[in-house]
Amino acid sequence: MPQIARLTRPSQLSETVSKTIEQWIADGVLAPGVKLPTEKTLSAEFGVSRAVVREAISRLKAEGYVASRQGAGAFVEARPGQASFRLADDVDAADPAAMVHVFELRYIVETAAAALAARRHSAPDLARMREALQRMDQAVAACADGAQADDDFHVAIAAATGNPALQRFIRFMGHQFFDSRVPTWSAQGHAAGRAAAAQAGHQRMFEAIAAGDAAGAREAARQHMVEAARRLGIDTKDWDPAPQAPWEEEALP
Amino acid sequence: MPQIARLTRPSQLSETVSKTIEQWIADGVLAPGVKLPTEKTLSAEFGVSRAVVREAISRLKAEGYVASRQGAGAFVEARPGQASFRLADDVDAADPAAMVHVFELRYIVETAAAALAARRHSAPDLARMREALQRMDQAVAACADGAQADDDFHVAIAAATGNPALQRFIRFMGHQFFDSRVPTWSAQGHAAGRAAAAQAGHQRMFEAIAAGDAAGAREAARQHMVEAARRLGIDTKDWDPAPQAPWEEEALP
DNA sequence: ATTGATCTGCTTGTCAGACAACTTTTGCCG
DNA sequence: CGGCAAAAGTTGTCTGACAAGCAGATCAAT
Repeated sequence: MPQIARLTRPSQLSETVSKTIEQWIADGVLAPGVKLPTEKTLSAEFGVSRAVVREAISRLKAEGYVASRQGAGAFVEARPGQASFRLADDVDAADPAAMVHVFELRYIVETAAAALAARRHSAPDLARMREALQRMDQAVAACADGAQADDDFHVAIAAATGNPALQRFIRFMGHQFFDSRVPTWSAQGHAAGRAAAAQAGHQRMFEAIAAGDAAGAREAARQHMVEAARRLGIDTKDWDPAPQAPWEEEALP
Repeated sequence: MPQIARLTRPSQLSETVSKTIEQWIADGVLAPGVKLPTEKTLSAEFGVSRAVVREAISRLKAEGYVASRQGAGAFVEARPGQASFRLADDVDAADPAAMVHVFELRYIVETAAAALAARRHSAPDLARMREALQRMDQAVAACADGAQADDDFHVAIAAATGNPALQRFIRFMGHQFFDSRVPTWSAQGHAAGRAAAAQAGHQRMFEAIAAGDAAGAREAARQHMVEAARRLGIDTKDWDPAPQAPWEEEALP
């Protein structure tokens, strides 16, 4: 049963408070290093209990906006909000334009990872990719769901770069688009040949990586990502102005 | 007075609880969609008050591990922990190897951003870059601190891509290395010519971007990042374009 | 018997007050 | 003036309570 998206945000008191304080910090009303008003003051000001204020501050602490010291107070961090990167706001909005931007970011790191994987892969890395490829082959043959294997394949490439930070970021970006892989591996996707087409792209990527061909791996990844973008209805010509002479390569007139 | 880094984590009760539950989720003890034990149960199990449990769960909610519904309970998210990306663990560790990985990720997005900026920049974007460049020029001439202008320059390039997600990510990555810009703009940095060298790199990037030369902008950014990496003692041999079969773009001269 | 509404227990959200642990300021005394 | 102890203030934790909302059980009606 499909989950109904809640249109109206439930009025969470603590969320209201934390968002307000977050705005204060963003607007510079509360500069880095400055001490926040006391919990008692805030609770009086917002007209809520101290528990709500504590919950709001707890959220701000988790997101790296503030830090609190017992007995002293809560202070704005030196680089507020820079402890973690989140694009939930972009994706949750379901704004097509925002999704284009996020997908472009994914495109950038995926293509770079393919090139690095071609240079640095080890035998076990290749084995992981091959195993994921085979599972997708089986899914294509059986018209089954290969979304998980698809995900695993991209993660295996990221792992082959030997860069855990890059690997974690690609995994992060991939999860943002996990739902978008459904149309590819659905019954309609199989019927329309989308699954087979995606698999062909994966095969090209794998061969280039296995051959140590960094440029080829990047190009194969680029094509694969462009196809995926088109399946999502993303207008790729805006970021791919030269279909014949690809992409970011040569200088424009 | 310099702040002493606290070596021993102060025993935060709520942090202990949240870390434990986070581990449960990571280990699969609590699978996605599963309902957490009730707050009353948890508080009894951990031997703490319900307020502490609520604070711990509040943190888990902020980090996207769980979501709670009033009257029903708290449930593990479908993709726990994938709401935000953080590499604080890597950087905080001050592990040189980890920093190499993070810097490589920054290298990937910065070079891509330079190429995109060359294609998409507007006049105001160029003005912002030019303004930051001038401030750095003044800093070089006066042997002053140009770290902020340096940061602003890179952010201006990111803004010129017209991709807010990419912009935010570059800003995020840049802040991770804000401290690393100190040796460039310190007195020793000026004396050793590091500030002037960095500024020359910025100038090359700006000219290529202003000319709409995507490949040139990418290459200038690559060189700039390689120099910065070398100053940090990072091995960049995999970043160099391959002599015969160049890295991504077209044949280099 | 199935369906529908209602009821009851349970869980989270919020409130209030209190004490403990700790920090900062104040004020006294040498 | 300097050092030290008391005091005031702040966050961390505990306790108890009630409101708001949910899920399953109960029960009535067709």
